[in-house]
Amino acid sequence: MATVQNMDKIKERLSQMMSASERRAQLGQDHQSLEDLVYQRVRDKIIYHELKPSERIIDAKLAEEFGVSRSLVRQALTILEKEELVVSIPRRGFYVKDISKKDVQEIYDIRKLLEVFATELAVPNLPENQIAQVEEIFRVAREDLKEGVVESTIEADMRLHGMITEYCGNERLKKMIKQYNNLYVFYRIVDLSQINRANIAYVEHYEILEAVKARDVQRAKELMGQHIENAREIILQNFNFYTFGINEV
Amino acid sequence: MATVQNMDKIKERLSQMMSASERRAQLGQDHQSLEDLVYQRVRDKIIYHELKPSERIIDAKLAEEFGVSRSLVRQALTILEKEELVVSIPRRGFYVKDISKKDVQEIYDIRKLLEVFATELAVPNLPENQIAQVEEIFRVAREDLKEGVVESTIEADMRLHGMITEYCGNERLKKMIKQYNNLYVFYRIVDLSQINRANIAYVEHYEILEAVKARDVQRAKELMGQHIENAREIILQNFNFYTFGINEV
DNA sequence: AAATAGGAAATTGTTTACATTATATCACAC
DNA sequence: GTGTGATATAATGTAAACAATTTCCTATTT
Repeated sequence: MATVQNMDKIKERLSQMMSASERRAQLGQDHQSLEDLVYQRVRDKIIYHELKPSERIIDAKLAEEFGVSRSLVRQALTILEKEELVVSIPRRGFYVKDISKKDVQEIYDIRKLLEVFATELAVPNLPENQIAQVEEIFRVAREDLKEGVVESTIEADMRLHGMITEYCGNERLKKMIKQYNNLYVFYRIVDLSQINRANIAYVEHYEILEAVKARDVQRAKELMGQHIENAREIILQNFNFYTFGINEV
Repeated sequence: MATVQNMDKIKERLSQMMSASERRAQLGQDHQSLEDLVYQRVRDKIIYHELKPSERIIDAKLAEEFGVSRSLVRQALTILEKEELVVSIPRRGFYVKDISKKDVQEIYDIRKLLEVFATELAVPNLPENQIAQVEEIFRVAREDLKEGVVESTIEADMRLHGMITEYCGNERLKKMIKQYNNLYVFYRIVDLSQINRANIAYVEHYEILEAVKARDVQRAKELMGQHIENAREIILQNFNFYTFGINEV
């Protein structure tokens, strides 16, 4: 069978490119093309700051590291440029995008706009069982938080936002929000790893969940908007501390 | 000089690719890279329906037509896929995206969201002289419209939206709105060429301009939102008539 | 006549090569 | 030492080549 042969080749590539565990995780889903894989790896290098803001990206280096040709890396970089994680200066190469306060402002303004709208669209349509599932995760998170464990709060966060995005019913909006998530990760220098923020974020999210459960669209929107503004403020407040003096504004 | 040499090569390419008048227009601005030019040409072929919705796009064909290599065409297609004008089915090629009523809904919902927000941001910051300029264009348009000439109404439309976009102050929002403009063109099967619609659109735009001039943010937002909803309705009403039976929903 | 198999042609995904441009190195003058 | 220019090296932009897969056409079978 053609597909089997194909799968073997992809596996072979994969083993060059990633660790065994990552590989198994990836192979679970229906076949990722090589382009997608390369895109993801380059993107992750950027959003997790393995490639640092304003650092030059040399396609040939990444190509060698991944064991693929430059074309694939360049294609990934082209997409990442569209996603605002990379800038390309003609004849001088690609660079990881800089971090500035103005960017945080812009991104979070848009995030607020998009996610509040998604909330409006999603709240009337969320299935009860989905809400119940997320509630359960919040229950676990509350217990964990008492003992200073923040991981499940992070999960609760992601699941709540994810559920709203998933059920907003507008495919383009969905894609945009998901794309912006990469930017949040990139900019989230400060995050829930601080237990204080985790506690506050837990409460904020829980309130949103309650409004969602009550199908109170207006309240859910307000809370979501407020929550995103708060998140932005935290990042901005700690910006100078966490940034590496690369870029001010 | 290095740049001069470079320029000559680009010119040479350009003459292969486009008519003399187009070429001069393009060269006015600071040098467009070949990638950009190819991207623009492929994009225009799609949004002006020279390549029809759901038609297959064969990269080699376009490459030959433009006198460039497949790499450049594929790069352009990759970007256009991100912009939702093209879909790529692995191993089976690129296709011009289909047109459906649901897409019109989605796109115009997002357009409304983005442009209303841009209005909110821009109205307090628009320079008086910019407003005056656009007013002047509206004056001309009104006269022309009396004689059944719609071109300047179209220009007035574009200038008003363009001014608001330009002064919204959020660079990312700006890019998003501009990108969506391509989609509007692609979907604008019905447009201002009908004199009735032109008259209505003129009034709608003029009201927005008045609110902008009065710096009445709230009213400007409402009018803008309403105007975009109206535009969507016109398209949807005429959808079945103008569509080629490719795709329903 | 319809269905199916098989092979040729077309097309895609990816790599490799090449020309041009930018960057770094080093020698030499001041 | 510092600055300047020439040369070598590295990196980019683009094209061309190649392998694998799909599509299309024809011939054969039922």
